[in-house]
Amino acid sequence: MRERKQNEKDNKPEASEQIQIPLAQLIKTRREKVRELRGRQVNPYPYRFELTHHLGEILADFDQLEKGDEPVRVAGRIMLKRKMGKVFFADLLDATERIQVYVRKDEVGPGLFDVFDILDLGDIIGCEGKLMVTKTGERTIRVSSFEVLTKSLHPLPDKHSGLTDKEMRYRRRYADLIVNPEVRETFVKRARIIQTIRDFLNEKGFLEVETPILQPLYGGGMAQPFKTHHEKLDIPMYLRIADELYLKRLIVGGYDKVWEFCKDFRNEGLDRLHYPEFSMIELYWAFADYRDIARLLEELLRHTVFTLHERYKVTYDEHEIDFEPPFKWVTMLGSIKEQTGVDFTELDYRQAMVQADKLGVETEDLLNRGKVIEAVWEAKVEATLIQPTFVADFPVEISPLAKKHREDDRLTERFELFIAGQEVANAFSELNDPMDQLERFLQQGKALQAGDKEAQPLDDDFITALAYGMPPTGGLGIGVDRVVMLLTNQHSIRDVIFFPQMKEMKEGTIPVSQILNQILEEEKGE
RNA sequence: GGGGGUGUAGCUCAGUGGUAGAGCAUCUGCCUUUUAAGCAGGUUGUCGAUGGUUCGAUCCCAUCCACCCUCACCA
Repeated sequence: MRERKQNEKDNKPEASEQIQIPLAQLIKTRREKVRELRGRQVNPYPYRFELTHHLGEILADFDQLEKGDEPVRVAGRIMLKRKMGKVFFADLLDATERIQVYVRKDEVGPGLFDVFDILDLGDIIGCEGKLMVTKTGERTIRVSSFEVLTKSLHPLPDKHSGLTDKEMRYRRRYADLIVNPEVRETFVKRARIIQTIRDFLNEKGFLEVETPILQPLYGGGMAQPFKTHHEKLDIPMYLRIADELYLKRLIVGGYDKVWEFCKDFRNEGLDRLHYPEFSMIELYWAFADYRDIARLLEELLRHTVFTLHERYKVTYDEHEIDFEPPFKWVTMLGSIKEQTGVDFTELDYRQAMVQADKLGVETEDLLNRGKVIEAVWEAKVEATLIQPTFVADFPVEISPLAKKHREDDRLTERFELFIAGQEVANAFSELNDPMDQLERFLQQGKALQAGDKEAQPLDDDFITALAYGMPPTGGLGIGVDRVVMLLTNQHSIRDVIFFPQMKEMKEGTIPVSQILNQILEEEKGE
């Protein structure tokens, strides 16, 4: 596979078959230690270890535990190691915290002491010992005995500067997590946010459900889908772009409050706010309208922010975002008028195009009045919305699943919530008139034919469901990744997703498995 | 897709038209309360890939690859 040029002038003629990079040497040295441990009857990969505390619990309750004089049993990864003759100091890192351990030859015995000497940064050990405080005041576990729990073969990033290369941090998130505590913290917060929302909705009587990810027909949003194929059924299938149409079927079925935590997929561009696989929370609430949904969403966010930060203000970028309800409520047309002085309310398609043009908005490919208004709004208003703001009453053409506005049938009862210039949620009074819904689908069909790749196909079964009768319903979709970004002060969606998709590694990188395989071959040859 | 940037040791980074350097890590010593421990000594590189220019390229040029930022479309 890898070709290697034979150079006649190479003064290391024997070396051509060998991987000569220093990483291979480092790994070989570590592998030798595995063999040495085994020689000393120490299993480098044992099965379990009984612990009494997380390191975080020890630090939180140190004084009490120190007085108690009971030994603690902890496990963690060696992050730092300092030898001082017949004594070691090492830093141990577990899922919660980092703490210093102190190993004395006269306490663990010469045999174990030598084992500790062999250990590398990155190795995982279990320790038993009592607590102490050093001269300089550092809280420390004085180790009476320890066990090797896992020998690490690959060296850790630099003990001080850590791992900063973004590419490596994404490709090897595990290494990022080991050395960057703030990354661990971000993902803990992500989990807490989702848990808080789940508890909140459960408390409010919403039923958590699961609907198909793999669908014969996509719908519920404006986006291009991922397309795949089911071999046995021999039919095309799509990864869902939204859950909407299935959740509404459940409302038809008689549930009155349902929600789903969903991964959705959209085959579109990637940037700091968009990622092809993203998380949403969708909920549907029968007998409610979009105003009710707005109040629910305010409460949900207020509660989530407070649970996480114990206050309602969150720092994001240079902004202080205030999540104390009520959030500002503006209409799309009203906010455009406020920002540009132009009132689009009574303008038809052609007039709107003219005005958009005057405002310097790119109007190519804008196929209808609604798209023009949306484009103007995005260009002129969106970025200005820093504090939580509901933007309401979207044009009907761009809202094919939302009910027409009770006071203006060119609009729909729909809002999106904007925070820090980013959309974080989208909600409607759901369209439940099957005739109207059918007409909207037909219009979307025309748009599809006219080249709008995001227009939605007709879903006959969904129309059928509506024909059975769906009660008046309010629906909501929350962009989970964006909420997490806002509440953790992260600026790229990749920083709140554990394993962002990457293309194949750059050329010239030797796979670790190849190095290990070479060692394996060598060991077999012995 | 357009524009800008980056790619050198396991990690963090310097650097040069004459085949490369620091700190950390690693290896060998010394050291029983250290703090990125210290001290002494040693090892370590397809300078992202492929072509071109050149007596000679890691450096200049071209193409490609990966990643980041940004603009356009979508959450």
